Amino acid sequence: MAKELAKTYAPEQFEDRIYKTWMEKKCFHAEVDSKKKPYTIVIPPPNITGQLHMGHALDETLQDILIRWKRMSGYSALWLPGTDHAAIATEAKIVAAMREEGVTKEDLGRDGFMKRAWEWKAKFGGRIVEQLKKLGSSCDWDRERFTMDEGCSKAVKDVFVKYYEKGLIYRGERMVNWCPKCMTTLSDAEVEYEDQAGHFWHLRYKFKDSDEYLELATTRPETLLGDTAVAVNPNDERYKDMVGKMLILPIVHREIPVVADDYVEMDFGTGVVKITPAHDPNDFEVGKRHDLEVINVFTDDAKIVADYPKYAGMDRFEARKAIVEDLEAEGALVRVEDYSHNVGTCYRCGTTVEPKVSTQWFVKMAPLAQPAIDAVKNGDTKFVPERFDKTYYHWLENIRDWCISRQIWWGHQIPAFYCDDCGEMTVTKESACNCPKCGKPMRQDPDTLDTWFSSALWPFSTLGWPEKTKDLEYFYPTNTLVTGYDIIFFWVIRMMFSALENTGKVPFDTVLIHGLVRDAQGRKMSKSLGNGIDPLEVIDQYGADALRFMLATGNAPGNDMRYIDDKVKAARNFANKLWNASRFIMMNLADDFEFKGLPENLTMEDKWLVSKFNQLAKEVNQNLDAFELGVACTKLYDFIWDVFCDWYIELTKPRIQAGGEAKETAQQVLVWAMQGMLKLLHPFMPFITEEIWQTLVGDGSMIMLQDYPVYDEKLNFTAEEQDFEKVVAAIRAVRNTRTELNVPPSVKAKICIETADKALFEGAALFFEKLASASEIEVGDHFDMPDAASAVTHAARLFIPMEQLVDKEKEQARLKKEQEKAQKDIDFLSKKLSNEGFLAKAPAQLIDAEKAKLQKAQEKMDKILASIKALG
RNA sequence: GGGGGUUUAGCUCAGCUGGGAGAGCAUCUGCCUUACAAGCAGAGGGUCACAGGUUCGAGCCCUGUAGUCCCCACCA
Repeated sequence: MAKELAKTYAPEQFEDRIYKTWMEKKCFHAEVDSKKKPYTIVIPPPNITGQLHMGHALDETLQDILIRWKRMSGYSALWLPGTDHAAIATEAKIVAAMREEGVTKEDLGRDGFMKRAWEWKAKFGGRIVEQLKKLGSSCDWDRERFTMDEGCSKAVKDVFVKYYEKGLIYRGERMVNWCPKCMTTLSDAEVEYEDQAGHFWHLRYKFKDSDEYLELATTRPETLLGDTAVAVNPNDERYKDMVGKMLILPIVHREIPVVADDYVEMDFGTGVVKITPAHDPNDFEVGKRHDLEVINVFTDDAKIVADYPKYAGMDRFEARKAIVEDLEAEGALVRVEDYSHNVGTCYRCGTTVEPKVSTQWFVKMAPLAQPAIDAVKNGDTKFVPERFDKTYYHWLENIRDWCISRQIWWGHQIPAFYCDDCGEMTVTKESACNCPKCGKPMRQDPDTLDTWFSSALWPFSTLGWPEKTKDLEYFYPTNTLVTGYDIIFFWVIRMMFSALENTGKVPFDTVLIHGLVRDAQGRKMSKSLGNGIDPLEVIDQYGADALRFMLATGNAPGNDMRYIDDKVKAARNFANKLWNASRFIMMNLADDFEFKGLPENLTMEDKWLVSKFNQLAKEVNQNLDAFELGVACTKLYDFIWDVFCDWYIELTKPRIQAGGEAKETAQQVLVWAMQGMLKLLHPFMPFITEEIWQTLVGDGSMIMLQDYPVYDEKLNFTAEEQDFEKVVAAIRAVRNTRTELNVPPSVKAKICIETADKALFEGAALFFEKLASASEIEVGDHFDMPDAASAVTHAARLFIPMEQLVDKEKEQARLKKEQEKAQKDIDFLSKKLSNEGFLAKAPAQLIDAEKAKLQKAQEKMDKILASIKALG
């Protein structure tokens, strides 16, 4: 039966079907296999709240390329998938959904809420997973994990208890970042700073026993309610005498002292700072040094507390307005100045973060950070591109203790228990316990852990840790982590120190960093701008392969890229090209065609192709090895389109038309090359390559399980390849000449080839007829054809006698141009080769190559001059 | 205030360890050549931001300058 593919490339007709087949045949499943080397990637787990966006698409594409390549290269390749519970983000979504129904968290209670949250997870958590499948991701879905599943939760508890026992986790009262909207603490990494236009309010604080006052400025007048001092620099002559005196706080009319502290910069403003220990991290430190009272003026949702009846219940910004008005009324406001300053905002909801003093759980970072720094310094883990190690070091070297407790319910509840009776605290892996002192039941800490605490364990918790599983032993440490530079802080560093502390090994040997996918104008894709491109819509329109290829092509590691529709279109056109090339091959195959492998009796053009393919296989492997995925893409594109489709297929047409043994050999080579190209391309474009493979090979085999092509010395035909390049160059030259002389392809003409390589060109006669519009070919040592146009290469002069006489002037001019070009070449090369420094220091190989080039250039020049002379 | 990226054809971007500048799109000229007009054959277009330096040789390495983007940082 003749093999057939649909006439046009229509990915929507087979992508889903192929994915299903892969799943049914368990092609993605990896097993511990002592005969193979392991290769492991753990997916950066997308949030269960997530919708697939371009960032995911890029991330998954890169991972899938690597894992498919390694799988085909004989590794037991595991790509371990899963999702993240995304504590704050998910809880916010669930609460919002509940609000629609008029239900609050408090209505449901903790257990009721958790039940609902799990239901929500079951309903929506799978959506992102299904979307990953549309991309062709070859994850081992049998091993899909979730950061809150049993195993991961056990790992979290284990680590928490262990850290606590080692003194790496402690509970204490600190200044933390508080999001008044999410109503929880945030880690330093979760605060995003942005420049905001604000004001500088210049205020007067009067002295208690005089009419004198101190002037100071603040960006947050509402915190004045909590001021417990005013500070000046101890070396500031202006204020030396005032230290220790008492001021009257405006509005509140409380007495506060003037203190001296190095923190105050003399040169900035008036050199006087109001101190609000409860609401500013620096002031908190100053307060500690001077034993100042900490007066909290905000509720958890950032409204003024009841202690100030006039403002009670106002939110921060309302209160600011009201207080400024009252300050003015009281004569304490000097002036207002526009001022732009850095404001911390919640990375989830964008609300201005409120510094707040509270008792929280922290991870002590200093002892954990050092081994993580060392591991990259000594090369156990390396970043690609390397420059990101600077970011990594800088962050770890300046890291502060990590606040890990969150005041939300969706997450891993902190395994600490308190005895309300005697105040005892216990940290334990047990899910409930009685007080070791008084025996009463204990109450578990209501807080949950930062979502990144569990993601930090992802590379090993998903492989069974803390159990000593076979998987862990075989697949761990993992190999490549692929992620965007925007989450190095959140995730990569935390995996690094968590892995080193808990497993004694780095979690992965390489971190492949990619950039952001921006919109066509280079803006970040965002919901508020509404400029996001939905990968699923792109897949619908152009197919997943086109999207993947576009994302992988021309994207250098670590750099941002723009999403441009034309680029996807180009990738789709490439897929279409491949599709049609395979159709061409198949439509010529007889019903009983049997692929026997690469034939022995290869022609010169076959060897040319095979040799080039062999080189391609070598380079693609090298590029993948070096994580130069974009470069590999370009090479595949160029080979398939230019070398194979534009040249080789055209070269086989005469043989295919001729039939017989010539046709048979050509077909064997065509099929061999197509199979090779499909295999090389498969990691990048898995669907189309699988579809063509199954149609072309038709024995039920899967391309994704074939061996990846590698360089093979036996396929190296350098000499023949170079010889045939002479033919290719000659055909190009003829086409060029004809075009310049405005000869349409329909006008056929005889070509007389004057060359020393007579056998070569005689053997290539058919190609000139097919590809250079030749009516007939004559090869000889010399032709005297003053009336013919001539095309010149270094290896041949090709005369094209026309029906009508060639315009001699035009032809002269054309040849003159050629002569100038050739002369430039000769000048350049001979100058280089007469440079003693070059001859003395350049590698011999290069010198030989340059000599050969000069030789060729001179040969070409001789032929051009001969043609000019012949024209008269 | 530190740190980093980036600056290459009209546009979007590649360019591997330094050895005569590339692709896609766009433009121009011819072609429906029975795989593909989502195509074929050609063409034009770049002092690789600028100034120095190292080198026989620099888009690539070093120094500085400028534009642009990002990250980090407790100056109220």
